[in-house]
Amino acid sequence: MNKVLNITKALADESRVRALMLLKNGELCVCQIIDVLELAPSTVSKHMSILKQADLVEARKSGRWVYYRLPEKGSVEAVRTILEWLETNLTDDKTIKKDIRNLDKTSSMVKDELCGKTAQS
Amino acid sequence: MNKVLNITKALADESRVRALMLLKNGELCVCQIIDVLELAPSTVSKHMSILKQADLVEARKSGRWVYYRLPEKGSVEAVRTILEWLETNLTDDKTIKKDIRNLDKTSSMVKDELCGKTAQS
DNA sequence: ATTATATTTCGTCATGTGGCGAATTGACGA
DNA sequence: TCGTCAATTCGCCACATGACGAAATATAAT
Repeated sequence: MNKVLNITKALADESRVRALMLLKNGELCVCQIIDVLELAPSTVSKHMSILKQADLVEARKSGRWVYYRLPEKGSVEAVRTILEWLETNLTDDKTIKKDIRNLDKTSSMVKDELCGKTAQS
Repeated sequence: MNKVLNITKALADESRVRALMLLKNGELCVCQIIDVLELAPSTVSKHMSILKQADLVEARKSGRWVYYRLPEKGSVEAVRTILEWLETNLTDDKTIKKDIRNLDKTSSMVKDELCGKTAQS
């Protein structure tokens, strides 16, 4: 039950759902998520930690940065199922589409201006 | 987005999840749900109304009683999917199993003692 | 008509949760 | 070593939410 409730509670917040959908096309560092959601770093960090507790994201630390990604194939089935459900029901969502656009925008910026120099790959 | 959040928020509460799972084997009147969850009638009523808002249950009024049930086939796909997900991940849950047992117990009681006389079917 | 019962609505209270800024931690770079 | 930067933790505040009892509503029974 706690497993299920961890997941549903994690998904019961718009910012966290937006963050999850941002990761659809690959990992992002926290600063990129902050940039799109337009929330304080501390707030986003808390959100990501809640998603991680629920196994809805995995984290990877590289130097000063922390990258979050959706769980790989082979992860918990319950999680994969619900992530697919989310994607199915949100791909056409206005907010989500805008977020993706904003993400593309910042990604195409010279990387130097995001998260300092020598950002990710 | 609101559609999705209505659902995830509705599922982000243990009492509501328990109520949903109680309905797995058919409709129940509110007093039966009250009996199993051991919460105040007003509290359960509120919970059921939240589930209804999210289209996770349907309601039928018959005389003094209101019966809630899971949505029929042909209902919103998003809802069916997530209900299946819930069932898959909760059938073995201790609390849920106990709830079902308690439900069977009260159901096998002489109906007269539950919700007054001439209860459902 | 009056009473009783099932459910909902309303008001209230305690707790939970999301938001922020300040301070802390950890890892570069000068 | 010192300063800088990404990220997290902490403390605080505003607001949302779940719980209850009392009152209202609706329907059946007496």
